[in-house]
Amino acid sequence: MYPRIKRSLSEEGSSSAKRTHFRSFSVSGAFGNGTSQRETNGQTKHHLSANQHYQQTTHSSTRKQRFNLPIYAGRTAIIAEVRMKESVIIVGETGSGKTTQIPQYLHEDRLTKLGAIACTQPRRVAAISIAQRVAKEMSVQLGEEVGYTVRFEDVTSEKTRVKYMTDGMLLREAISDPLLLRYAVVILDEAHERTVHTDVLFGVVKSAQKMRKENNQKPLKIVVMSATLEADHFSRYFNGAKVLYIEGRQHPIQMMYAVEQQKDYVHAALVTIMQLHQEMPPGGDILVFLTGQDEIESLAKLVTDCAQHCTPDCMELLVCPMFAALPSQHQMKVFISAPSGKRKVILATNIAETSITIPGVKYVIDTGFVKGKAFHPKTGLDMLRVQPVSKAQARQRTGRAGRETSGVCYRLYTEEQFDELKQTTIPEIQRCNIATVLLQLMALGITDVANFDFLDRPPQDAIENALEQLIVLGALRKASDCYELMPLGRQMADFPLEPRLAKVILSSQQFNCSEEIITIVALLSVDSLTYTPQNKRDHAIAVRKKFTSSEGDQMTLLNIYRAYNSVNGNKEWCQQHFINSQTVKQVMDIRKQLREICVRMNIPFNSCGKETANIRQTLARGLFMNAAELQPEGTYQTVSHRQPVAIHPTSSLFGLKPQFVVYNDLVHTSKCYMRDVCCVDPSWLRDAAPNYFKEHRLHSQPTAIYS
DNA sequence: GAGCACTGC
Repeated sequence: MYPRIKRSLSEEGSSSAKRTHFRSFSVSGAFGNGTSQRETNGQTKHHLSANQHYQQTTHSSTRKQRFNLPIYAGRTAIIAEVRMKESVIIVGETGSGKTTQIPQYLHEDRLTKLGAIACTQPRRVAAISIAQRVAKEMSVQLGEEVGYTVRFEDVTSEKTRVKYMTDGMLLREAISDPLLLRYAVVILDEAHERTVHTDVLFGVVKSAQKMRKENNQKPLKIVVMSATLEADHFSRYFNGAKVLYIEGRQHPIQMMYAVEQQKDYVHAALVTIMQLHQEMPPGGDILVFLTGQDEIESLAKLVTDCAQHCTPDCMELLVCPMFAALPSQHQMKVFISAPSGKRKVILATNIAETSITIPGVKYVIDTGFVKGKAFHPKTGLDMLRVQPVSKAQARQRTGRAGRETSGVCYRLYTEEQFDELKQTTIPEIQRCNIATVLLQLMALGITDVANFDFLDRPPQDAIENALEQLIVLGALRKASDCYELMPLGRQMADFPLEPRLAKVILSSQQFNCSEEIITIVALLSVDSLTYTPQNKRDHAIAVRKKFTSSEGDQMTLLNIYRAYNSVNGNKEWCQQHFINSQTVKQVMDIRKQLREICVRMNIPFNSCGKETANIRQTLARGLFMNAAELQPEGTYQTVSHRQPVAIHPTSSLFGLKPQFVVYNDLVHTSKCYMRDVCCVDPSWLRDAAPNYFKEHRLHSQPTAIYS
């Protein structure tokens, strides 16, 4: 196979099917070097002009850099707009400096006199690193005037005026302070990413602003910062707020499109990588966007094999896989720059789109696909599916080529295919289970959740389904014309968990197993406690066999956690058993947080000892809507929708066929699989929700007992 | 007997 690819690579201009063809595309506009040409959409542009009046008062080099940023020209206009108006939308391109500078401008202009500035970020690392940078620019100690708040870490004090935080953290704060009274300004940054948390915050800050105005309290200024697109949409939502545009500093990127549609994008990627590697001068790494671990691992093998067949004068090629499930010591490899005479090729998922920035990338290869979550509101079934990227996403990927110098982006699809892509990705809030969101809104005091002022409304089905789930869990009650938050629901909202797991914790007291349950819930909140490399799979499974419990995966996870503690988290032990020690540490953090919340609620800590049935009975209290029953032919069906499901092959119950199980979640791949499965007694299910099981019959039991 | 994009509280 490899010689044939090699040959086709050398056949310049050949129309062989093995060759990927590209043609050039003019790039002066959208990806140019900061000229004013843009995609026009009817919106009046307010380009910012230079401010002549700001005096530089310090000579520190970190500070000096601030005045060279493109955004500096717009300082006066930005301050004026925020002072004059309630809300403003700022569209800033990559490299404009908006995230570090705007909060400082507003602080320098004493907008923080009446309250702090909150600047939200979708990711923890961003909130932390930006706060560090701004503290340095302002020559202050991190945690004093400038600080950050993310889960498990609060580096702020009473002095803090500029506070970077995750969007989820501000949403949590809103539950205890719906008017966000400690803030004078809320900046929702990276708004174009449309995370569930930012989307909910849009409504929360808009309502807080209105309420404060009505109550004659100090005004709340709202700043929405985003990349291009959607600015009009944000503007309409915030009562026609003005949109200010800031130019970025992006190096020019040359666009290349496939001449014809590619049948196999992994193969097309392989050919393109080898072609680039052999034809392009040394210097400049290659970043390839793929959809998942499997694809990355198989392409990594192909590239490695192929590179060995290169001509002797060809540079060495270093292949670096990059995906979230990869243990961090392996992830580090991509950040080490390639020694001279070698070229790096990074095979990444969309983790490299926004979450991490890899230095040295000059060439981007975009397969045009991404694995995304799809959700069926009626059945509550979640699944991951390979789908085409949106135009916005394709542009984001392209931009990764021009971070340091000019670059080239190869799209493994035609320009016509690009034109057919969706403008933007559907906001997550429209394609996920919103039970958690609705419970949080109720806890914020918004009773009419069904008519909440969403920027983009979730489907009606999803709203109804989520409300129904919350009612069945006992979190809400339907009153005459609205929904009422029950005391149980109020407690559930205090946990950083999905409602069903919060219910599990709150139910643990009556079965004397809160200690075990808190650990199990923490374990269910992380992914992949264990790591199974492809080439050592059988060995990994064999050494972990001793932890397997026939009661279910939750008990198996608990066994692993206990074993880890009994060796005090010994590193070698973790490696021997293929346990991801970083994940266990995360479990310990979550466990500690859950414990603290329980202490505040006066939930007693107790252990059921050997009575492990109590643990499973407690799990049934929250997971009863995720029950499945064995059918006479040996397969399973969910009790809720009679959906055919199977126990996941990695489950400790695989092949055991208990009559009734509850599962933590479903994943649809070749089949619909239940993950984190636990055996239960049908009577526990009925005890958990008698009315629910009058509607959803458990077939193996005589139905007469209910008549 | 098959395989889990990415965040976040």
